[in-house]
Amino acid sequence: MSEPLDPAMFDDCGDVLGPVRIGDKWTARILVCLKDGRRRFSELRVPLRGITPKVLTESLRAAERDGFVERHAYPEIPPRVEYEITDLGRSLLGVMETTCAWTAAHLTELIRARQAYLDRTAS
Amino acid sequence: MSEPLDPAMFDDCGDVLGPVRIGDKWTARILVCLKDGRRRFSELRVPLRGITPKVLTESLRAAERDGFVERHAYPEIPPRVEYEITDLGRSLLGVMETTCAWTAAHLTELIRARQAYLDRTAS
DNA sequence: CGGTATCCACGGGGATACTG
DNA sequence: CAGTATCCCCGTGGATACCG
Repeated sequence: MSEPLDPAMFDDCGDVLGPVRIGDKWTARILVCLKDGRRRFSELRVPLRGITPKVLTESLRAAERDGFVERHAYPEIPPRVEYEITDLGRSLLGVMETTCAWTAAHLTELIRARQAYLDRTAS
Repeated sequence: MSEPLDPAMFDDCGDVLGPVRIGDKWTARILVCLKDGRRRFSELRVPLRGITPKVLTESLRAAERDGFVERHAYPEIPPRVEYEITDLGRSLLGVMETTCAWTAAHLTELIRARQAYLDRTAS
């Protein structure tokens, strides 16, 4: 971690896998919703205000595929499905919260930078 | 940082600013290229294999706008422009390297998760 | 040298409606 | 309840050509 001088290191760490859907809109939010326990499909839709079932399914499938969540389906009627965060997912969530915390900690700097840029380019 | 229970925390930390272009394809790579000193436009194009001038300009402008890089233009002929990482940009780079390191550290887990998913869904 | 100008491809994501 | 099925929008980013 001390010699990462090649920008190619961000190519999914060497193109070993395809894209990992970490920086997308929903993965982080889903992991947050799961951090305190299992949640059902419909339960997830509440805090994830505005997400459509199609997009939620896509996001959950991708997270399941990469091992961030586990899907538990109970063949009842009506059907019941619960999603659970894995250790890997919890570990990833920690990294994501760090990034989020960075933004929060530097909000005023970001705002000032944007204003300064506007002032500079207003000419 | 211990009570981030609302997934809305990822909405750019509250929609105070517009999108901050942190998770895009080029910002991290650019900051890596600048970490050891100022670089000129054409110098950046070398390690950033394949980037077109248009996209490099867009990315640099966004990074400048958010205060991650500084642009130093010298009105000579032929023109010379140097880009320099700021303290804020260096701080962000640290976070990005952490995320990258996480992926590297969990590569085998990711690969195994994908294979397991394929095996499960092959039915 | 350090960009602009145009055009275009693609994938994430949203809206709406329907189903086992 | 837990999804599918369609259709569509838009932003990132790539290709190519041109300019002061």
